[in-house]
Amino acid sequence: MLKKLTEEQRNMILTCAIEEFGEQGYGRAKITSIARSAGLSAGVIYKYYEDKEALFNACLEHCMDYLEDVYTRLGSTTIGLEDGLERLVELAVIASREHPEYFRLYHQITLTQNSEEAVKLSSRIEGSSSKLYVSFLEDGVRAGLVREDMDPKFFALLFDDILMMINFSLSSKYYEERMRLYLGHDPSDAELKEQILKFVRGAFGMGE
Amino acid sequence: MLKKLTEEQRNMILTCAIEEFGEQGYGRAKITSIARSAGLSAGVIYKYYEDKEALFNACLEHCMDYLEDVYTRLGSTTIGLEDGLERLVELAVIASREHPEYFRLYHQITLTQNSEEAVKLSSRIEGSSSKLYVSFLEDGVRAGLVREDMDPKFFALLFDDILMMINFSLSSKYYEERMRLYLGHDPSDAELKEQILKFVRGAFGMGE
Amino acid sequence: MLKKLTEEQRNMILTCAIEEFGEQGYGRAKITSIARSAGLSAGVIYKYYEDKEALFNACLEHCMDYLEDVYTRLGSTTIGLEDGLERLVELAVIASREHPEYFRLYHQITLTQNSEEAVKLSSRIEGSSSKLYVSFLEDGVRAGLVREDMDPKFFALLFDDILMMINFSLSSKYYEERMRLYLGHDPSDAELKEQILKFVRGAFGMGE
Amino acid sequence: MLKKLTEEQRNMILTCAIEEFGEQGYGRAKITSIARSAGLSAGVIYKYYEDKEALFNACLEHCMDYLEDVYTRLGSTTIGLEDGLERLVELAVIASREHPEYFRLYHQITLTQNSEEAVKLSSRIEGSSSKLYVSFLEDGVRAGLVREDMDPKFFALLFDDILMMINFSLSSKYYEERMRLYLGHDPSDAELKEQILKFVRGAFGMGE
DNA sequence: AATGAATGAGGCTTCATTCAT
DNA sequence: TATGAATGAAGCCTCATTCAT
Repeated sequence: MLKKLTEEQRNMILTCAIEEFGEQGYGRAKITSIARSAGLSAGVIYKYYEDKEALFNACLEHCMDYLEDVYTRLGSTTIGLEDGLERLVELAVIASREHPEYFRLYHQITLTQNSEEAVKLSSRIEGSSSKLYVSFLEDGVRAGLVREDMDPKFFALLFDDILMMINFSLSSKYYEERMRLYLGHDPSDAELKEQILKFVRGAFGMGE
Repeated sequence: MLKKLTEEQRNMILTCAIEEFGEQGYGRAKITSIARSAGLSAGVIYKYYEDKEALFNACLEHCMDYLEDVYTRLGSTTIGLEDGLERLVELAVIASREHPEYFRLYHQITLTQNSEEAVKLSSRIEGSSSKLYVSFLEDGVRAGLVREDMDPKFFALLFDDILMMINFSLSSKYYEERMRLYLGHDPSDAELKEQILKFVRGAFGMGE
Repeated sequence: MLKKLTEEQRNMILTCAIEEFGEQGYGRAKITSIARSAGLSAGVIYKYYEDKEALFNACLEHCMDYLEDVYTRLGSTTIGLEDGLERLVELAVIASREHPEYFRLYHQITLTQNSEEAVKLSSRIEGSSSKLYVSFLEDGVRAGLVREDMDPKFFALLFDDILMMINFSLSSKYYEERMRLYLGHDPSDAELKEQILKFVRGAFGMGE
Repeated sequence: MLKKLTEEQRNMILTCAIEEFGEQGYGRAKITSIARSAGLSAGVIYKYYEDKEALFNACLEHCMDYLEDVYTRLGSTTIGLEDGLERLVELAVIASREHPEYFRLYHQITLTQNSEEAVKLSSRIEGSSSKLYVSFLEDGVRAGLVREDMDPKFFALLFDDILMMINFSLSSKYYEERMRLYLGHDPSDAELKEQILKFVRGAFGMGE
């Protein structure tokens, strides 16, 4: 003990904090719990973060960075609607599997009713994905790839709704259980992807 | 002041508690706050509820009752797929408008990672709606009203995903803002219903 | 326990806080210590005072009220210089005996280097006594009762210096010990008064 | 960085500690603050001082040494009452101007109610000055230079009271403000000396 | 031998819960 | 029986002190 924190330990703080905040919510999360999980003393957290709120915001920031990264990577590639759709669903599944705890935290902020900070940070991620989806669909309409009577904005929203529910279904015990209830079993990633695509393609009016 | 609580006052406790828990989350919610909102003393709450947790569970129970009621009412009616679909979307919108606070609370429990209680309660509500949706679609397949290559269970789940997101979008500030971001405006109930139905019918392969 | 605080208990908080702050200084004083001395729980203090600082300020206020009261009572009486002098010295001794803890607290704030609050409160008490003393001496000069070559303002200050040192000498262990060191014994109140008056009358040039 | 502390750096610790303790009081003073002011690390302080208390005591010791030095130097000179008086007042002013921080710290210990250490240390300084002043006055009485009806011990105490208040008035914000309140302006050193001497000479019954 | 970050005891403060009225 | 103030456990945070570098 009393050794300088390694890079790994610093990351550990954030990792454990994301886990704790995501599971307990801000109010129930305990700084001491986070420190214990990270194998550190409570005091050291205050060397890196002003206070509990600042730590929480850093967690958000970290998750947002990740999400933004995931979707930005996709957006930058020139890619057709068909492939894009598939890739997006795939990404939603992969990301949820890789970092379910990020989505748990994300889930938390969606029900914060008053944090300026949360709203600001999140509009960042929603902003970029919304533009991406809408333009995908608008292009699709122009190219005659999707039904032309759709409202691209609205359909983009509903498509994102589906993606969000995938995220939650793969990261929260509640939604996991719910999925099991519907399906009667735990779906494989391939199954998930296949069915979702089938559903969405149908919605978008994309021929089989 | 020393009169027994009226029925109305008892309901007030629950109403205010649902509001508080839904807005603040369990950890940040304060018993005294709830009591004050209800125009009662903090002490009296403990006459009716063992502790904070018990009050929270009672709130859940109350919301579940409501949700169950909404969907049960629909399920009991013999109704066709086409009308059923429309009615369900309509119900999702109406219920969200009528009791957004119930959905905020519902939203809260979906991210509780460890409460046995929560899982139990929720499997109740999800259980009944899942059966309803699945049988709707199975009937539809049999009747040739929907694409026959769908997995009714999976599609039922995705349909419910959409409904849940409607609930959240109409009850949480975060999702409200997100919807505004996508659409550029606040949609009317009619618009909501129309677009969602168009999306879902497409997904189900129901001819226009 | 759990009985509503009596008037006496409320006063007890202030009394014990004045004692603690006066003995330990703000930084070392502990809320829990104060509560324990008062026979109360720590929490209840926060029902009456915003925080530690507010409690401290209330203590100051209380002491200032007392001091102001003591000197105001004197100032309001029409009284000659000779009698006034005697009365003031007497008051300094009596007040110090009656509430040494007030003077200990007073002593504390005189070395606070940065509290706006402290400076404001104290200018109150110093302001009224300074006016009183100066006018006493100015009247004395006009009436030829004291040496006419004095600067009344300066001599008033030095007179108040003496009074303050009496206060401290009778309320602080340190000054008490110092007095014993000088005198070789603990002086009676009468002796104190007599010697101080002799000293001051000499300084003012008042014939025996 | 890993060189042994220079003499100058060691003094710096003490200097900065005296400043901090004098301004903040023991309880609010921070070791890290002191270290930062001294341009050193917090850790090194513990190489030279057992703990915070020990550092505080060393500060006291340092101040006492200085004060003792000032008065001892005077006491060792053979000097008459008249000149001695003037010199003492002068010294009080000069010392206060030179090291106001020492007097701030000194002021701090006078209200410590329980430190054996403090009492012991201080009895040292008070002891030497008290002997000096008393013998001055006793000589004066014998020589017929001062009123013979005075109690030299008592008058010595009151004289020292005046000197202490000068020290405080020139080193503490509170007393500075108080002086300004009385006088309406900031006195020059010459004015201070002149008025105090006039006051004291009068008290001692020394002909003009 | 000094550094400066980590430790962790302990103080301030909040709020779920109790209970005298 | 409801009240609402008091209790006190427990969480946040600070800072004296330690120790790996």
